[in-house]
Amino acid sequence: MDGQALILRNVSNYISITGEEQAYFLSLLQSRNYHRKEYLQREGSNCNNFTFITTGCVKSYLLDQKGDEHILTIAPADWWVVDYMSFVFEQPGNLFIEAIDNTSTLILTKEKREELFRKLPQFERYFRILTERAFAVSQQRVTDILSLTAAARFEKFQQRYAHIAASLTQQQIASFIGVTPAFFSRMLKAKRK
Amino acid sequence: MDGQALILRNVSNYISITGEEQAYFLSLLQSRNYHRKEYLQREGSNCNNFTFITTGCVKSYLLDQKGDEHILTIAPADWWVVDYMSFVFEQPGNLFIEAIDNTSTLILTKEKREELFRKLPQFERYFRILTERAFAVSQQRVTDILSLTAAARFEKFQQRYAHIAASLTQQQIASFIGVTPAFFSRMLKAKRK
DNA sequence: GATCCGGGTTGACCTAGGTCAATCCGGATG
DNA sequence: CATCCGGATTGACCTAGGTCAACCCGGATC
Repeated sequence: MDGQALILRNVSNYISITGEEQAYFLSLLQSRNYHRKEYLQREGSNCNNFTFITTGCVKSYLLDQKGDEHILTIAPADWWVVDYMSFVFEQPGNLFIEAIDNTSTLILTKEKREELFRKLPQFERYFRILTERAFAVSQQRVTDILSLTAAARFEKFQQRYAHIAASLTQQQIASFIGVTPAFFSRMLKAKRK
Repeated sequence: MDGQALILRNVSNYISITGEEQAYFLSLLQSRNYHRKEYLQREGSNCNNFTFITTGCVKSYLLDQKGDEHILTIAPADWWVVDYMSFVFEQPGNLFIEAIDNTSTLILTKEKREELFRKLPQFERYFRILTERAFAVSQQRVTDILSLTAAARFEKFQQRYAHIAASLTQQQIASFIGVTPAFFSRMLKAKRK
């Protein structure tokens, strides 16, 4: 399935639009490819687009004072990535977004998105539903971090991200669940036993 | 300002609707009052409504295995509360929502909200924007928990929630930033010095 | 086949923050 | 005025997870 077909299928999970509308929607998107380790976005710059992953995989993360990486999201194919904080409040972001595989994307800029909302208000619905789901998951993540041990968080991670877990390094998983690679390694060892 | 005026003003921050539409919107809401410590929602039940706080204040939290409370959100007047995870995925929630002051609310059930979307699709936009903002803040909270010390999180909390901080107990603030009351007390002491 | 490099592992040690129980304090309640 | 109750504080001790540096290993690269 090509990128355009993928994104149209994604949209059709939530709203139904005619062939003409589909064509119009696609015309607003801009495709772009990145190779492994290339940045889609850097800390300090304003994020002014929604990026849909058609193939590959991307991570968003921030670097703390010590230079340690903390992964916020992992976006595989059929997923959107954005630095919401930067996008929504139109301020410089503190996230990096980086390809962890060679990846191809479709980009919807803020302006094009507004245009889309004007021409096809159903897309308000599409993004509303999308965001409500993402928000729910994010809330869950907050409560998980607040109330679970690292081991329990890892359990959940394995269940929820079974499909992509295999393609991630231990360092990345460790960062996502919020522990150091060293500790994560020990955790695994303890579990194996 | 009464509750209806408050919610209409809130809506008008994001979309503009006619007087007639306002009346219709209001007709879908159901008002209800709670006294301090009363539950709006309990763990295990399905959350099937959005609740707008018109006066007072509410917290949502979960209890972990040990029975310790972890506050997820604090919603003052002019704010919505929902257990998104339960609402969006239509599953039993694991949050309690409890009034921390006497509070009055306007309730929009899931069905009424769907009806609202059918009759006045602009409300898709209203909820989209609302959720995008809330999501951005939630993402920020995740990165804060992952990358900052308790003291730094408290700093941020003070800035962001200056207006309500005064009306919260230390226990509540401690739980919100993710530390125990005992540790929080020591933290304050260290700062005062 | 040597070198390099990016993981992953491991040991020895450290620290932020938790635990538990006692005590204190102020303001309702009776 | 005495009692109670829900915070807040404090001391003594504990532990999950961090730190730092050394080492290992497999698979590119030359």
